[in-house]
Amino acid sequence: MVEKKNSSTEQKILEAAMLEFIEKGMAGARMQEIANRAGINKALLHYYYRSKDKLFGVVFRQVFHAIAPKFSTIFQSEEDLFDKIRHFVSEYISLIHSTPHIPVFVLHELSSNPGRLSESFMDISINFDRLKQQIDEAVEGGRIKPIVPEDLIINIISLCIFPIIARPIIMPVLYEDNPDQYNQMIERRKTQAAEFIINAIKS
Amino acid sequence: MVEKKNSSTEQKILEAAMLEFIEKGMAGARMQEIANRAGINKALLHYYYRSKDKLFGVVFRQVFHAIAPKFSTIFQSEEDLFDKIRHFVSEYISLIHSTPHIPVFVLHELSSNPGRLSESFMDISINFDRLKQQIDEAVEGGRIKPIVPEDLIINIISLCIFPIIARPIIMPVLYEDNPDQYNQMIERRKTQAAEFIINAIKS
DNA sequence: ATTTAGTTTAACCAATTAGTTTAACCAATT
DNA sequence: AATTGGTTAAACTAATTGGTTAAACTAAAT
Repeated sequence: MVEKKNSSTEQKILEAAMLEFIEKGMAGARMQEIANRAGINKALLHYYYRSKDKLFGVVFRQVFHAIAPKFSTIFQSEEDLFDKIRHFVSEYISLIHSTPHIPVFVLHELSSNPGRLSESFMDISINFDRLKQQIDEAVEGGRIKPIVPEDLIINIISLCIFPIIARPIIMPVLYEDNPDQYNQMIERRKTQAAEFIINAIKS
Repeated sequence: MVEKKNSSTEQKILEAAMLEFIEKGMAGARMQEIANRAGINKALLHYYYRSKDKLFGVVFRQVFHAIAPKFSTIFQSEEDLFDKIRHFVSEYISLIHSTPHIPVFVLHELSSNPGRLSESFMDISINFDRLKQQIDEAVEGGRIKPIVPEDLIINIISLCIFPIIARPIIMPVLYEDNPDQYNQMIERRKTQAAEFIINAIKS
């Protein structure tokens, strides 16, 4: 018992639950397995989080928070539009690459459980106002080609997230299952994807 | 009993199973619910497909085939590169938009079941050779900016699929939960996404 | 020394679920 | 009329699983 008893147990449970839920989804996750991963037993698990539902709710919110707020922080900054795109693409690809299963987990749960989880957006303030404004200004100032701000935002995010969540398909199909080649591609994207976007819009 | 008895039962089961599996995933799907959806009873369901595993295998393969081969057919054609991109983007967005849950389903199952399903790629011949060649030629001929063919292919596919699978996030966050606005965006993309890509690469 | 919060062990309950079995039914075939 | 293949209904098995309970143990705090 080197452990300081309780202290981090709640946290250990949460981390174990995150792993299990992200890997197997709500339906596929097992409370026993979460307990195992946390190095505790089932009774204690229920002692901390009364039910699977409750625990899942906490995990989902936490996981969602882990990837969503980055939007605001970078997008609301006062950088130049092009630099902001470069900055965001690089940072966001790094973030997602470090936790590649999260987006699929979130999308799958939202997809198979429409409604119930939509509250999760409520508390998160994803704010694109400054970025939208910047895009509009750049369009009107003739710096970039006409584009609906929302469309550009969607393009940027698509190019960051999809190549990472589609790894199980991309790696075998395009890179003969060679992880190095795949990782090189992701590294490349941190700069290349941004330039791709900028080339697409600059007039 | 207007039905011609057996004949289409196997097909009805398959369709019901597709719905259930795509919606709930392998772990969340229920054999009883599949039987209900097919309008038959559980005994008959097992009579046709011995086990859930077997049924899932058939469904997964079939679902995967439904969205993968389009790659080859369009990408191997002898169209001009830019037209091919326009053609593919429009067709593929339409296809995915008509069955928006499939990509998330596939990615989720591949993600939570690495290995076991990788055989599914085997039989499918996704062939990008002609497209890669075309891109290389266009780069060497100076028609487009230098780019690794694989990178461009990934960009194209990302811009088609992601905006559709991320609908549960995009619609509330960017369009105040208004489906019309969302659908307009998807319609717009059928042409705009292609032009975005072409602008990004043409020199 | 006693209390207390955290923890374990192990048994247990109730519900769900994949899969099986049996008997009967129906419609077309022979 | 008898056979046959598809089908149903319903009961059942066996395993899994979420959740509970009760008793005992441990270490720190009082």
